Amino acid sequence: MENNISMAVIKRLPKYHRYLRELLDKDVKRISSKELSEIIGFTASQIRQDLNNFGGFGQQGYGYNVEDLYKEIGKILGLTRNYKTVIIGAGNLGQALANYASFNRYGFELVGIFDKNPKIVGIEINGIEVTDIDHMKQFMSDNDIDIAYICTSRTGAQEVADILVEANIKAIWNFAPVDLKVEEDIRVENVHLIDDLLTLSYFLKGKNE
Amino acid sequence: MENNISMAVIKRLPKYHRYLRELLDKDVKRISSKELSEIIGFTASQIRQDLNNFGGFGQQGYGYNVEDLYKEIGKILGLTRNYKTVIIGAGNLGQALANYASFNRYGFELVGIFDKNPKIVGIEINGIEVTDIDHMKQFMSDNDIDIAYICTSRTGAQEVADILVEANIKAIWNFAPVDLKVEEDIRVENVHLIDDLLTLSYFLKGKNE
DNA sequence: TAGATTGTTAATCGATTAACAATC
DNA sequence: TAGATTGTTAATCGATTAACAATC
Repeated sequence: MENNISMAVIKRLPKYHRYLRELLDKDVKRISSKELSEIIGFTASQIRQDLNNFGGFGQQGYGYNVEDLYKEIGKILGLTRNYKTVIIGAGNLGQALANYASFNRYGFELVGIFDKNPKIVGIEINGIEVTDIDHMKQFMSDNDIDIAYICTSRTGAQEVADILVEANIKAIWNFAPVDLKVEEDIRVENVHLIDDLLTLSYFLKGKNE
Repeated sequence: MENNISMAVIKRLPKYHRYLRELLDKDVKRISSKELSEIIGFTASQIRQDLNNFGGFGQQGYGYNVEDLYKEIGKILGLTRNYKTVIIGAGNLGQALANYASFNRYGFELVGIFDKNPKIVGIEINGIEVTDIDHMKQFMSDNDIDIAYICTSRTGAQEVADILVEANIKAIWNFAPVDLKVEEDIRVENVHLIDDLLTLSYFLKGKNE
């Protein structure tokens, strides 16, 4: 079970999790794939297919128990434990991410922030002191870090990634507008903000300039 | 031409644009789909299919002229004109986006920032004064705004979206962890940061807890 | 039991890859 | 001209949707 799940399915899981959380908050006890379909926007068929990749969580004639399903999807997503994270690059975006409290709520615990700018090194963000990037590798070796958020400039990102790989990072969340070259077993999620804007302008370009 | 292009293709266009820019900066004059394939990671066949949705930009026996292709893709993406943007919610993330200089370089011009917090209203971010959100609707009517970046909390996002829709916004870039309900002809791009983290934890969950 | 809804197989749809004739 | 590489059609692959028997 849970081998060779397609990326399309995996990318839908957080959305299921979010909508089930909302149902739970509204005290909804049970939901059918048809009802869920209407609020989440996937077809009922797709919902049943998706869930059955991981097990038979429903019951014929009844549907799904909201609380059980919420917990199951939480487990599938790995929300049963904490993940240690660091931020590299404490510019505007790095600082914003450092202050995001909700990541903590999901078990993503920020334990380090690094920057190379002497004006930023030493300041405290959300209770964590910004450390000089020269100490990053040592820090990564001393602590078992799961995820690194790369918030550096485009030009610095690959160099940072190389150091992280050497220090056995498990996953990278990359906000720099560049595709990082890393070993295959390291998961990388990219947030290419400018790409999103270009997608919007693609659709807007015709409209009354 | 350029009707019914699939979303899969559109989402690859910014990446073509980025890699062609890099080639241009390296003074590469021509490139074949095979060579481009090796650096960008799509198959040569896919590259030719993608480009041919918009026209025959290549030449048999030669390949593609890098500068021409870069310009063509820029046109397709709508980078031939400026877009007026506003930010709603001047918290950490809103402020970070306001300071992103590179958006400007692509023609996305920030002209307004709104917030409801009296402690934030009045301060200046990147040369723009934060305005009370009560004045947003009027501002939107007075100015022809293309894109609104929603950086509010989850709970405030839909209300903001409703006002934007009334004020004839054309596109929304939504950073709140919620799916907005808006008219069909308004383009929405979502950046659900927590979803990305959950995707990473999905893959990490097995690894040495 | 009858009705509802799942789990799962089969059919369809769409996207990617392969192949090759056209042509620079 | 010969070689290279596109543009485009056909084949394959994968994901979504439909259908329905199983079963609560």
